Formats: sequence, structure tokens, C-alpha cells
Amino acid sequence: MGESGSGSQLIRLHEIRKACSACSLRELCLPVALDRKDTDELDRIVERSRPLRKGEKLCRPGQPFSAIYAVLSGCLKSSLLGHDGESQVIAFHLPGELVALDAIGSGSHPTAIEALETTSVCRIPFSQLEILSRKLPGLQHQLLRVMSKEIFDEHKLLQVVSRRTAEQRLAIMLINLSQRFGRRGLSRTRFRLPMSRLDLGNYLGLAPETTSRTFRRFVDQGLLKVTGKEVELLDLHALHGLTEEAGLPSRHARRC
Amino acid sequence: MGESGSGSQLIRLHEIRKACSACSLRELCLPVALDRKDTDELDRIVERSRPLRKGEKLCRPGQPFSAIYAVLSGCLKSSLLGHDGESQVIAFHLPGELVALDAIGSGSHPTAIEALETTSVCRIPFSQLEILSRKLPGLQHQLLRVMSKEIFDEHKLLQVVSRRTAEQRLAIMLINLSQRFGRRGLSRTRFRLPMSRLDLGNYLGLAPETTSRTFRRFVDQGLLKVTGKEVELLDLHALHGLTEEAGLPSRHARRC
DNA sequence: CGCATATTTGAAATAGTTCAAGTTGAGTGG
DNA sequence: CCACTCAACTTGAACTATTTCAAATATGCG
Repeated sequence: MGESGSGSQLIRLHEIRKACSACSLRELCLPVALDRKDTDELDRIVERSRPLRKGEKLCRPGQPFSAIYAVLSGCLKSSLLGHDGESQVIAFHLPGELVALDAIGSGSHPTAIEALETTSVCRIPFSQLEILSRKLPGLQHQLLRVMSKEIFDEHKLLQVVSRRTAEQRLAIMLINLSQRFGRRGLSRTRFRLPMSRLDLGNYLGLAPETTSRTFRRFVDQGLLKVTGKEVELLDLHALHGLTEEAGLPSRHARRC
Repeated sequence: MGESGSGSQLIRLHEIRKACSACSLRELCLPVALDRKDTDELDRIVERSRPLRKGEKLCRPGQPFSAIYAVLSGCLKSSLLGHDGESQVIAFHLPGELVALDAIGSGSHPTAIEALETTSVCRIPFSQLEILSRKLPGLQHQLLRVMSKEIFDEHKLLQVVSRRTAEQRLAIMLINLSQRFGRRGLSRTRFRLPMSRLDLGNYLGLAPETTSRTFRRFVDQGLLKVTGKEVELLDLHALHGLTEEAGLPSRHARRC
């Protein structure tokens, strides 16, 4: 299922480093601690497999874990299937980001990971990565850093989904995407949403109808222009403003 | 701030292993791959500092990161401070669990970590842990496992907070606590909630009033008995049943 | 004992969901 | 190039769980 080694080949991490200049993958191989020679070593264990077509799955829940992946192009979504058949979108993965870090702990993939468009990834066999990490202190450090950052990001997401209005959630999401696209050298104000409104709503904890209505409200307010999945942020400043406001008064937080 | 090395002393991990028989800390030092000699090595880098009093902070947001911690007794809560002063409770840490894993990535603590009652922790200097990890493959593996599990748990929490009713959230929380207490050899049906209703509600994404009302509803239904922070689960089966139900119909999830 | 903080309770307000009915849009085959 | 189809998306209106506001009780602690 798109995971077979067939067609896998060595890839040049150096090129990836150039391509995505500030992403997890870069963080994994580029940091000060990792020189050219080290990167070559990492390069040797990384495999590229054939691209996934839209809708194709990188892995299914329960599948045994053997490797983590880095997105080269396209977009993935990972989602957790509920006991009762509903699914919860956990994350969207853009180029340069590492995927399946949540599978290390249990030895099997907890989430389903699916391509939202034609997507190519490279496969990093975990056992080899572990061995290499012991040889390269810089790599070990970076791996821990990336995982820690993942935990932190999750915390932030929780904060977003937990106590914010629909407008704030969408604003935060748009800004987040803007930054992620921007880091890759693409426009921060005009981009194409790789995911459906349904997935987006699911991710943000909103009904698809609410997502749609919130988009429209933003358009009416002149904050953005929307044509299908194409989005243009017209007033980044105002969007930022929205996220700053308290979602709910909340009598929490007292003493410091 | 309770983090100074003063009074730190060697502790016997072997004793901790006995004390908390199925927790993160145990996972960190007990797994098959780690023998007695290895554990001794780990033991040498772990420090114990004086207990934190209720309300005392283990760390504040922004504080430079130098070590992770393991809870020995008591309870900690970590929370993220919003731009606007509100705080979002991210996690509660019971004995045996590792704390501050989200700080590795940025080099400074993103969350405030505070004692909910008198709590003792041991400090594990991160740089030494990293060095030791390279020597002990089993330790490295376990560290990654624990972090991965943290990511996974976060995903689950997100699922809880995102799309479930107040009753389901509370039921899930009570069952979760029940299991965590149970693993430590305590009663699975009678325990003391270490946190306030306010913190609990905040964690679950509910107003404190809603939390209170939901408790009352459960009591009325005969699912539990509550006396202040003391809780007795009377019908664990029914609670489980609540969590299974679909929180919201949701037209998501189609093709498999 | 008495203040300060937590918790509970009731009633009103509301954001968001649900349901139901369009509308759009992309792919397909004639 | 035009129907035709299926799914994604949008829109409106009614509904409801949860929040908010206000105020009464507990509870803890000095």
C-alpha cells in the first residue's frame, strides 16, 4: 500500500534542505551539529517510494510501525478513528514535515494517514535512524527536539480547539498555514488550501456548515478573498487581531 | 524555585520501579533492554530536590530548559498561558509520569508547571540523559517511546475535547484517572481528585459550572458518589458506555 | 471566627449544531 | 461541447448544549 520498498531509491538530503528551508526535516538534518558527512550518512538510510495518489493511504490504524516519513511534496492528513466510526483529523502535513512520530511508542500506527493530493514522501526506517542517532549526537538531539516540538504544537492546537470561537479557530488556522507556506518560500497571502472544508472543520472541531459560514463572514468583512480552495488573505493584521482577543472571559488565571 | 540543586541526592530508581509499576518512569528505566547495571547508571544522573508545596511552581513559561522531571508523589498540572492572560490546562501529572517533555524542542519551558498538592519530583538533567542515551540503546529507545506516547495521548485528548459532550468528557476523564490510579496499585473505584473543579473543567474544555452540573447529573443517575474531591465510581460499566456513544452524528468518515 | 476561595444552583443568552434544501463544481461519457 | 452524476459546498431556520451572569452555599485556612 504505497509503503512497499519497490522503486525506493537514495535521495539527496542536501537538495531537500535547499527545498524546504525551515521545516522539521531540515531541522533533522541541517542543524549546526550535523555536518556534510553526517548528512550523507543520514542520506544513505532514507528511501524514496513512488508518490501517493489522492486518497491513497500511507498507513492504516493498527498497521505495524517500521519507519517515519518526511513529506517532500503534496499534503497528508492523519486522523484517529473513534470507537464508533467517526474520525478526528489530527494533523495536516505539508512538505518538509515529519509524519508518524506518534507510532513509535506503541509499535503500531494509531492513525490513518492519507494523501489529500498527489504526494511524495521519503521513508526513514526507524531502527536505522535509532542506530545512526547513537553515532551522531547532533542527530539524536534533533530527533528529540522535533518530537518535543510536536508535543508542544499539539498543546497549542488543544488550546485553539478548546476555548475559542469559530472565527478565532479559522483565523488561527489561516495564519498558521500562511506561516508554513511562507517558510517554504511561497506566498504568505495567497495559497491553495490542500484540504476540504469538511476536513478543515473536523480538524478545528467545527461542523462543516460552521466552517463555511465563518469563511463567508470573513469574506464579508473584507478579511479575505476565497475562490474554491484558493484563498487570499487581505488583512493579515485584522486576522491576527482576532486571535489575540479572549475567546471567552474565563475567570481562570489568577495569581502568577 | 524548587529547582536549585540544594539538597539533591541520589535516589534509588530500583525503588521507584517498585513504587510505580506501570508508568512512564518505569518505562524509562525498567524495559527489557535495560538491565540492573544500566539502571544504576541512570540512577547516578537523577537528582531529588525538596518537595514542592501546594501552589509552588516547578517552572514558569519562558524559563530556560535544563532537565525533565519525574513525579514521585503528589500531582502537578501544566498549563499554557494565552496571549491575553487566560490559561489552558494541558495536563495533570501523577506519580511515575515524566514532565516537561515539551520543553526540549525550544530550549525553554512553554508551560507553567505547578504543584496541586505537596509534590516531590526527581530531576533528570537533560544533557546527561542525552549522553547516557547514546551509551544505552535501550534507554534511547525508551525515551523516544515515551515521547511518542505523549504525542499519541495528546491526540486522544484532542479527540475528547473536540467533539464530545460534557458528560462524555467527564466520563472519559474519570475512567482515565481510574486507570492511572489503578496502575499504581490504588483503588480504581475510589480516589481523590487532586485538582479543582475549575482546573478539571479547564482541562476538559468546559466552564466550571458545567463541570459541576455534570457531576451532579452523574450522581443523580447513580453513576458515582461525590464528597468534595473524594469520588467513588459506582457504575464503571455505564461510564464506559457513555464514552462509546457518538458524541455527534457527524457525516464525516466515509470510505475506508 | 471570619475572610477569601471554591463550588453549586438557577435562569437567561448564545454560539454552534443539526436538518433540510439548494448550489456549485469536477469528472465522465455521449 | 453538452448533459449527467456524485460529492463538496453553501445557505437558511429551528434547536440545544453549553456558557454566561448573578447569587447563594460550602469549604478551607490563618
